[in-house]
Amino acid sequence: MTEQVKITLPDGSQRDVARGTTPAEIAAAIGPGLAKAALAAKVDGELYDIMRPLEADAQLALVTAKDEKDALELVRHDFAHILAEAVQALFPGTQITFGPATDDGFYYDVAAPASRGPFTEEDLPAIEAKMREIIAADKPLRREVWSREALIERWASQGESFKAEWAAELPGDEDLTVYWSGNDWLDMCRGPHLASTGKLDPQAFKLTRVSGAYWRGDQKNAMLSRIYGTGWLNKKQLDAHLLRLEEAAKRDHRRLGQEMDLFHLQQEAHGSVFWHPNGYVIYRALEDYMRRAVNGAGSKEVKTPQVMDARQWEQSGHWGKYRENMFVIPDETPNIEDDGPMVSNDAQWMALKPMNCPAHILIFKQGIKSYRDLPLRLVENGCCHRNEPHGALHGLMRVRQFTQDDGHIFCREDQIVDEVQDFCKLADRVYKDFGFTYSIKLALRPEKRFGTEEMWDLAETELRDAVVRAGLATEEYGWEELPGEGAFYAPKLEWHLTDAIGRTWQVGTIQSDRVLPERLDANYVGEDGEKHRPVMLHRAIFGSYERFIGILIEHFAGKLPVWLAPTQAVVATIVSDADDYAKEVVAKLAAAGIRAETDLRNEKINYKVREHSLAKVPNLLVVGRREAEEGTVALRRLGSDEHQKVMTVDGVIAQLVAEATPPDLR
RNA sequence: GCCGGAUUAGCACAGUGGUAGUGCAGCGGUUUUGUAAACCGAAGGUCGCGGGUUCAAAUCCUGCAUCCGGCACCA
Repeated sequence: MTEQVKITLPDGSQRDVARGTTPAEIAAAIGPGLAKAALAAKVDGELYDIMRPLEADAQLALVTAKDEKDALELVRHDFAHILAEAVQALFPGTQITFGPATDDGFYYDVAAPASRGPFTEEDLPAIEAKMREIIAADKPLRREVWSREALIERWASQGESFKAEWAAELPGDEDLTVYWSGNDWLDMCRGPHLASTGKLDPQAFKLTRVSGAYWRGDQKNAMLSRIYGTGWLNKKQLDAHLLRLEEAAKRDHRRLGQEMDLFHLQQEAHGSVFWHPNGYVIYRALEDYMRRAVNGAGSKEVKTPQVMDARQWEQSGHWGKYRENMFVIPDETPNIEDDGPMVSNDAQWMALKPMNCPAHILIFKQGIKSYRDLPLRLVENGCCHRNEPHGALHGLMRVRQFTQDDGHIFCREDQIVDEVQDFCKLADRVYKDFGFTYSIKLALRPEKRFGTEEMWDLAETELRDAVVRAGLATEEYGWEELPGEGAFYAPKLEWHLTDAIGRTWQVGTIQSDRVLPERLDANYVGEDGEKHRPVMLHRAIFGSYERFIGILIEHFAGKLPVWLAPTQAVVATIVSDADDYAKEVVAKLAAAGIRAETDLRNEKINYKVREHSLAKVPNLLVVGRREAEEGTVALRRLGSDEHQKVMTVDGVIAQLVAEATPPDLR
C-alpha cells in the first residue's frame, strides 16, 4: 500500500496525489473555474461523489453540467431525496421507500401517515416550498458506509418498516451506503450525489402529480403515494420541458379525434370505438394497404367466428389462463324477468374471442395438410374482445374491442428462420411507408413458462438468427434482448416505433409457438409419410388498427399524409358567384379519386381557412371570381407559413393524385 | 382492479345551500366577402345515475357508473 495514488485525467496527463484525495481537491488544483463547475466525478467510468476519497490508481474525469446526461441524473436523484425530506418534515410519520430519477425528472414513493390518508395534488405547493428551503440551506450531502445490521436497526427504530424490509433483503452481504443530506436527513442510497444541495437550481424543478403505486410494484402489496416531479439543470430547461408537454398534449389523439370528428367513445360501450365517417376513412385506407402488403407476401385472408364454445377455449388453454379477460356469455336466454337464477344450472358457456390463433388452427386442421402445403400463411383482420382492467382503458390506445392485423404462419422447423426473416423485411417496408423509425427487441424466456429449456434455446436462437440474417440486429435498429419479457409459450420479437416527438410504441411482433399446435393437435404429413407437428408463428405489424391509428394521429399531430387524410381537399368559395365553378372542380377531383368537398357557406374566406386548417384538411382550394374566369384554383397547403399557389385545375389534380396514392403503389 | 382527481348546453368552461350562466358551434336574419373567427337575434340544460340530509341541493353526505393522471396489466 503506497501513500500516493496515480490519477490519469482525460487528456492523458497524470498526477500523483495522496491516497484519500477527493476529486473536488483535484478539480481545485486544476483551476477555480473547474472546481466550481464540477458536479461529480467519473472514476474508471463509474459515477462518483466529488467528495469521495480516491483510494487507488484511477482514470478520473470531472462531470460538469456539460455532461448533460450524467448531470441530469445526479440532479434528479438529489431532487428526489430533497422531496422525501421535505415530505417528512411537513408530515411527520410519513415513511419513505424508494425514489429514483426518471427520464424527465424523479419521483419518491412514500407511505402517508395513517392519520391523514394519501397525499393529493393540493399538498404539492407546500412540499415544493419546503424543498426550496432545503436547497437554499445549501447543506453538504455526505456519504457513509454502514453495516447492514446497524442500518436495519436504525430504520426499525424510526418506524421505517419499508426501508428496514428492503435493507434486510438487498442482495449480497456487503455493507450499505447511506447519505446524509439537508437537515441531517438520512437515506439509504447507492449514490452518487452532488456535494451540496446548493448546487441545485431551486427554479429548475416542479412537482407535477401524485398517484398511487404499489410497494415494490406488486399488486399484492401496500399502495403508496408516488409524488412525481420534473427536474432540470436550470429554469430554461424546465420551461422548455413544460412547453414540450403542452405540445405533446396538443397531439393527444383523443383531443384530435374529437376536433377532426374521427371517432368517439361513450359510457354505454366504454372501451369500444364508434368510428365516425372521417375516422373510418383512415381505418379502411389502412385495411386496404395491409391487404396489399400481406397478399404480396403470400398470405391468404380468412375470417373466423366472433363467438366460440367455452370447450374450445378450454382446449386452447385460454379458459384457464385468460378467462378473467374474456367476455363470457351463456348459450341460452338469460332469465331477467324473475328474481330467480339468471341462467340454468347446466348452462353452456360461450366466449367472444380474445385472440384469433385458435380459430386459425381450426382452419389449418380442416382436411389433411401435406408438407407441401407449408408454409401456410393465414391472415385475418380479426376483431377481438378483451375485458381489460378498467383503469387500463385509454382512448384508442387501450380498448376492449379491437381489430388486429393478425396472422399465423404454419411451417416446418426448417422454414422458421426464412419466414421470420421475410417478416422482418415486410415490417421494415410497412413502417418506413408510414415514416416511422423503429427498434427491434427480442423478449426472452419469462420466469413462468411452458416447455423445456431446449425448446426455449431453440426458439430464441431461431428468432435471433433471423434478425441477424435480415441485417437488422444492429445498433441502428436498436437491437436489444430483453430477459424475462417473453410470452409464457414463446419468445417474442417486438417492433418498437419511435414517433415524431421521440416516444416509443410497441406495435409489431412475431413469436414462434410450439405449444398451441400441440394443445389443439395440429399436424401435417411429412415427406416420410409420418405425422409431424407444425410450428406456428404468431405475427402482426400494426398490432391493432385502433392503436395504430392512435399512434398515427399523435405522430402526425393530426396532419395525416394526403393518402390517409379523411378529406383530402376542400374547394372553398370567396363569393357565391364561384359556387358553380367550385362544384365543377370538386366533381373533377372526385372523378380522379380524390376525397374532396365544397365549402359554399356564406362565410368569409378567413373563416373557412381557419376552420379547415383546424380540421387538418391538407389542401384548401380557394376559388373566387378570378379563378372561375381563368379556370384555376389558389392552392393553400395546410400550415399558414406556406404561401398559396395559383394552379390550373389539371395541375392541381395531377399533384393531389400523386400525393393521394398510397406509398406502396407509387 | 388499486390510489387520487373529475363529471354542468353539441364543445370549452364559470357557478359551493335560495330563480342555472359565459364563449364557440347549431338555428333565423343581415352581409358577397381574397387566405387562421363579419354583425344582429331567438333558442338550447332531469347540472352522470340512484339514495339520503335540509323548508330548500348543481352545491353537503352516501352508493354506483364513466372519464382523467399514475400503479398493476397489455395489441
